[in-house]
Amino acid sequence: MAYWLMKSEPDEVSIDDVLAAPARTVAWFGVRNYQARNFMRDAMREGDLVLFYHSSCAEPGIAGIVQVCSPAYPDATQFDPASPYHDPKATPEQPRWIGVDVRALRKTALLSLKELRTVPALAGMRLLAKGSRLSVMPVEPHEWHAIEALLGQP
DNA sequence: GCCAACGTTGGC
DNA sequence: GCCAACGTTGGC
Repeated sequence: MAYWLMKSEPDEVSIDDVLAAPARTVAWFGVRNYQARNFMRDAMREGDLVLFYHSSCAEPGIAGIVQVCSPAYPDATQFDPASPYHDPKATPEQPRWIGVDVRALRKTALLSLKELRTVPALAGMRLLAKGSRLSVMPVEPHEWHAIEALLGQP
């Protein structure tokens, strides 16, 4: 089992939105970066645990924990001309973008980006690297455990 | 295959 | 709204 971090703008989909969704499950769509896509396609598996990160908001940080609950499958928005995520070069026969379903496990007290930067064990975290802007990225087990300790018990 | 121009991300 | 960093595009 692997650990991940996925970014979402809470104005679009917040951890509360995932918790409120049917079966606490939403489709993760709109990833349009090859590196992020390849992580989902090649390395992500059902059951993997994911830090749910709120980005582009007043207080960015980790807001909850979700779990991958489907295999990767084509992201329907790429075929929809009305969608902002439309990709004219993608066809159902040759899809370019994929997503997964995630189920909310719990909401946490917000662990802010500012706090994350102060934790020595997290100094090497990809999220914290200069210029890092991947929306889907792996989390090392030791990083996961350090964060879990900071998040406290459910 | 290089690289300049452009677009996007995301913290501040 | 600004802007640094990075990714993508497309002419050559």
